[in-house]
Amino acid sequence: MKTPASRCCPPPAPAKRGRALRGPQADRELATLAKALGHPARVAIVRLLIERNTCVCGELVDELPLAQSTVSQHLAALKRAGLIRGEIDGPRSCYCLEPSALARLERLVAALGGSR
Amino acid sequence: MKTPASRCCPPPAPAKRGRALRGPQADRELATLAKALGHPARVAIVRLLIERNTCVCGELVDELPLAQSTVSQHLAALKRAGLIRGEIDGPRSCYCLEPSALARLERLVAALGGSR
DNA sequence: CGTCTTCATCGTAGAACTACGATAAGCGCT
DNA sequence: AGCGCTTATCGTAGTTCTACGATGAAGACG
Repeated sequence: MKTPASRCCPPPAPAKRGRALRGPQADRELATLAKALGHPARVAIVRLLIERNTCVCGELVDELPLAQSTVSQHLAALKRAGLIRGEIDGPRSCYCLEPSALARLERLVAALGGSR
Repeated sequence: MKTPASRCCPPPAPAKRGRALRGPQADRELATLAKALGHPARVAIVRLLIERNTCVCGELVDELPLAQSTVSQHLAALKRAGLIRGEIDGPRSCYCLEPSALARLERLVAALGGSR
């Protein structure tokens, strides 16, 4: 149950640059990240990827009430937004969270509310 | 710069119930809130509403490169998601943030990343 | 009472999203 | 080589989003 990041795609955290938390650039970035989470299935996927990191698409399909191709599409959407990262590891693909992206989203949202 | 919530729509914070931070219910809630922020124009609107609370649609239209009807639609979308609140105050409508919703979103995102 | 301003709503067109089945590509196994 | 398993991609239908102009409702003002 530990599965401590396993040997899959646990890159050593690429280090986050101190990008701006306000301004049009930040607005677009926040919108992109928020849009990626703007679907229950994708939220569920992210949560599943967090719980057991090192996940395979197939296991995800078992959990979700969606066809395999649809899950693959949602994964591609999350990947496009930079929220997850995937490696094609032989026959099975391995997806895992991009923690820095989630942290970035958290910070952007906090900056929104915190500036009031 | 103080503009302490003014006399517009500053309801005394309806008090947030301690709703769940995980589970399908929370997933749907997070998706709804995130989707509402999933468009740059809406992020900009929220930011503008934060900066100067007690805002009118017209002022927003001046800031954004969008038609008045489009801005009104985005405002309606934000309202549907519970992120903002609007009062029809005579000829001009008054929109302002629903701080508890933003706080809720912040907490939901934090719960996602924090559980890793 | 008319007119103006301020927004919301309606109608519409084009783009994007969501979901599915079917199909292809890559690898392991016998 | 051939087969099976796993995932991505393609094609497609139905829905939703996004944006606009036009129209309508409600108070302010002369």
